[in-house]
Amino acid sequence: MTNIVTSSTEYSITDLCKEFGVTTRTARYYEDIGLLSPSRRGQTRVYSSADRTRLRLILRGKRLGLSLEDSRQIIDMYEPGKTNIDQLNSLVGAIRQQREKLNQQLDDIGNLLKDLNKAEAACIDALKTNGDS
Amino acid sequence: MTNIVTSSTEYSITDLCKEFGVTTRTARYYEDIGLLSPSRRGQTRVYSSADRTRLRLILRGKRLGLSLEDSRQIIDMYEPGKTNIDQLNSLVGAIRQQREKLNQQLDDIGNLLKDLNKAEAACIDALKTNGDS
DNA sequence: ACTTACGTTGACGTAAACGTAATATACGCC
DNA sequence: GGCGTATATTACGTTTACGTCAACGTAAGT
Repeated sequence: MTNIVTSSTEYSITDLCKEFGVTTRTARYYEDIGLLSPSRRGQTRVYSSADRTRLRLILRGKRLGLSLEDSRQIIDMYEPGKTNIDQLNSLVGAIRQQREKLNQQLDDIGNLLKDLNKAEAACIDALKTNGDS
Repeated sequence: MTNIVTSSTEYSITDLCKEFGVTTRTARYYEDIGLLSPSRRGQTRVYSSADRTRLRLILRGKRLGLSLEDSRQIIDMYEPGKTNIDQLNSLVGAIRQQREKLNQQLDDIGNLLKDLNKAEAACIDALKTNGDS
């Protein structure tokens, strides 16, 4: 359970994982590949609210079908940090690419929703027709 | 090259794959798992416009991050075929689930786009500031 | 007949993203 | 002070979605 002593902006691995519906293995794996880097109290991982945000962004990326590497890049976009001008320029390019992909997704989703509407209507129609037999 | 004799609604495997930017291995794999089932002229695969549509739908699903199994189910929704009432009802349920997922994706995309806009603005700002040095 | 291009079927390999033990350590509690 | 629960590390296993040969057939052009 959530520790009483520690600040409320700290999370144990199980609490954090439960909140987002992932296993601890997942959180540790993300740490292995450098997507998360919680601090430690002794051996034990301590997640900050920043870590929590990163995990939230990663999972949002997953819902959109992004790979973990894609998510890493996008998250890195939020923290330009020690970037020189070249890096910033390529970053702007990457951002625009991502935006194009997302617009494609918007289009795809629109079409898929249309298809689903049609399919549902056909189903309901079939149900009505067969319901009289 | 496209055969002159055969109807224009038939495609060779390479033509079809080139059109969608996938390898022939991919098309054969989709056939292995039953996602495509082109007819044959002798040994050679002959793809109809229906096959082409299925491939298009599969790839659209991929862009949305769906697994091939997800796509299979969605495509099956379009052809209720020999469905009994129970199947139709569960189908309507599945359709509504998919719709919820898509709405979640729409939300995610909106937020991600917002984030990207912010990130881009920050970049451009940094570029301006550093440009004067 | 020779080459070139496209097609076929295996069959093994691979990268990503975890799952699943096995084992060990530490903490809180009755 | 034993017991349960959480946490850690290590390491092999698994699934998905193909990649990548290898070995061969076939049809067209020269």
